Amino acid sequence: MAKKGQYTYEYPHPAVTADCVVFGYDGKELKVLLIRRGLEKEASTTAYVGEWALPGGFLDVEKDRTVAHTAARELKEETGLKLSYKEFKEVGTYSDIKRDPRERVITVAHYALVKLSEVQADTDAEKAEWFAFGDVPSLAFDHDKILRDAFSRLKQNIHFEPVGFELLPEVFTLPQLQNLYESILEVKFDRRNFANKMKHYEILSEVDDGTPRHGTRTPIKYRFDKENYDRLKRSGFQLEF
Amino acid sequence: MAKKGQYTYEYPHPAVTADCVVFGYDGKELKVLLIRRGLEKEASTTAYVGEWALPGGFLDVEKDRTVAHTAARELKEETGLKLSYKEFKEVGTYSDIKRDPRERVITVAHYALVKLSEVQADTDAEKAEWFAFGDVPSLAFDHDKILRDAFSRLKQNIHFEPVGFELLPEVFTLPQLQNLYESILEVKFDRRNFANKMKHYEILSEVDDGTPRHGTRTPIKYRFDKENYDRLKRSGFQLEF
DNA sequence: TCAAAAGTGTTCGCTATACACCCATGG
DNA sequence: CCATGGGTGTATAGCGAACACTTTTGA
Repeated sequence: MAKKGQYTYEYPHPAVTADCVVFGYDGKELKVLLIRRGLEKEASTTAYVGEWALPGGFLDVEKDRTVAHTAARELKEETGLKLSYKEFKEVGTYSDIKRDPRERVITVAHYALVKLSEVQADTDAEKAEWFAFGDVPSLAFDHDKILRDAFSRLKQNIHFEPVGFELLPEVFTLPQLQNLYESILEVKFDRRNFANKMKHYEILSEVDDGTPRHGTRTPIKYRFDKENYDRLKRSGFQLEF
Repeated sequence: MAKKGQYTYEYPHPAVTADCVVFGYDGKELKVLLIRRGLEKEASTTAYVGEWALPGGFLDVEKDRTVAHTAARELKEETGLKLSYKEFKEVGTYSDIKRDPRERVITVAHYALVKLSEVQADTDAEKAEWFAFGDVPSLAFDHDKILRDAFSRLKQNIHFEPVGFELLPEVFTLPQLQNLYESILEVKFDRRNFANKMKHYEILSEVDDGTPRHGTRTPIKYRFDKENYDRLKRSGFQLEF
């Protein structure tokens, strides 16, 4: 960040932050990454000390190319998770005049999807913790609302984006995929219809991992067929669920 | 706005603006309200002088409750159009480090829908002008991109919001409504299917304006049935087109 | 008088949904 | 051995899409 000092303007300026809602999935539940505020931060962060909050922080006016870059940088600093700025999807701007008790702060909220199994090791357990979406405690600032909004944005985007494939490991089973869709959309699907529809889209390819599968008790493993998916998407299709 | 003076911070702060894409409909084409930049503005507005741009301006850190309030205030000041902050729907945040040549400026773009017939008289023709969406000239800053994004947001939201009824006059005809949907979605519909679907939703009520209508050449006039629409929406429905 | 605009109803095909049985494993 | 989990196919109903003719007015 720019050096601490004196920065003067003719009119008052707000501070701008980027916040991140990082969703993961452990095969059973949707999870969110939270940090505990103010444990080892500079003096400027004195509000809501000790409370849980979304990772995020101030825009570096001189270095951050966009607020998505701010989100990526702060996420890395605060949780150890290293994501590209491209993985952040904007949720919205939160600008209420009283949302931060210290000074006027406007935040741009983003969400990102990660493969929990692949990143869990990277998250710095000292500072950050994964919470089941249903068990998230009350958060600092207006982060409760931001979290709710991010979730409903995710719920909408599931029709247009390969959400399932960004959250699941490379290789997954149909029941896992279905369970994920059910968690996000908060509904239940018929097993057979779900399988039929997925099959019909031709975006899954079976993975042969050697295990003979004479029974049906061990589910079939699949991999996401990105090529077919992209083709489908280019042709103006959307996943109907 | 706050008095001009000296406002000092420990870290650099960006300026924040709100921009407005105001859509109208004249019965034939989608229209957008633009202003010509810098004709009678204060010194700080010296970029892109004389070019066309979206209405918008700086957040008043001390007075604007949210950036939507900024949008409403600036729209009023720049074009004479008086809309409530609630009528602005957020499009997104534009924060590229080089998007404004003067200093770091982050803008939050919004769009709003107006009944052109009812507001055209309020727009200050000295400063602002309505352009057909297809004939919009090249705009200042990244406003070209903002305009495109606002349009595609509108295109998506048409499925969830009574877009047609916010853009048309109180009383309108089926062909007008269809034409509007076709303009926004950039497709053509079958006249009969469109009528059937609309009828089926039961959100139109016929308006009897006295004219006897023996022929079929003069279209039937309708009014939007907000009550039924709200009921439909509460029941988790969406308009499929 | 002819072209253009608007109203109206039916058929067909597809897709979403509902639904039952079998097999294998693990407790 | 039984409960649980997972794989598979079919039949039906409802909805979206295609489609033609008649009337009137204005040029």
